[in-house]
Amino acid sequence: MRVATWNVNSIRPRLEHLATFVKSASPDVVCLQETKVEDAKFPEEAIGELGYRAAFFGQKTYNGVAILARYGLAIEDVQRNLADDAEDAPRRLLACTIDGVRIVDVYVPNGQAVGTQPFAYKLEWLARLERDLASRHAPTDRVLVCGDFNVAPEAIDVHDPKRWEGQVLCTDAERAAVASLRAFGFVDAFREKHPDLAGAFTWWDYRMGAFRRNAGLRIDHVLITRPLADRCTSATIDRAPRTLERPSDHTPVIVDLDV
DNA sequence: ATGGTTGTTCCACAA
Repeated sequence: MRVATWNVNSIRPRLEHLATFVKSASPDVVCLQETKVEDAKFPEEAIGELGYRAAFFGQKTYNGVAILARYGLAIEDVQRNLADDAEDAPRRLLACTIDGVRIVDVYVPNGQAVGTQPFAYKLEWLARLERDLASRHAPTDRVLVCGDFNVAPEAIDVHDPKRWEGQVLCTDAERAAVASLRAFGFVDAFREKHPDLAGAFTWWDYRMGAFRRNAGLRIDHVLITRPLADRCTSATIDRAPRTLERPSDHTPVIVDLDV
């Protein structure tokens, strides 16, 4: 099973890029973040024409997540947001079971700047995510958590670690929250396959020619439990979508699981 | 130290 994750920065202006991507990468499952569309306006038909059915959980203007599954794969046991989220909480999590694998699609709060309310919310959200996962699953289950974590786990995941030191996306507190998820029983699929690979990023700011200079960060991740890590044959970053006209500022991460 | 860009919505704000 091939699973991809991609923060599309609005799904509606990105449908053409999504079509190009799925034709090229041929994923079985695609987890999308920042769809920025309410469910009534989700482009289900366009996605159907690409050969996928979709579960989606979105809102107007901000946030929103969706999971696409190739026709023939059933989407089962859909969960929307965290168990302790209020009804009107930002829509940032969608989970389902596909082919016996629990797929959890997350759009972690950005956090804005260290010391702000949004930053505290980000840390609290990550702690609640871990509690939610731990309450539902054991590390021995087949669980995949992917999405835009808005955290660069280590210095090697940052183009200029000195400049980013202590900045949001790179603080010790954010890194500790992600490390805590790993300690529970998740493996960073990309880093496990490429332990020393530097310059492998998933997001580049739109400004200052950041992509051209490869001035990026690796903040989009696929975390998998050990039973899946033992069956993971490949984990890659596909830079092609970021090279297209009017791209998302993120590019997809792709993993292959022998399940 | 500042500014640069994009998407959505409404004339700002989040990223």
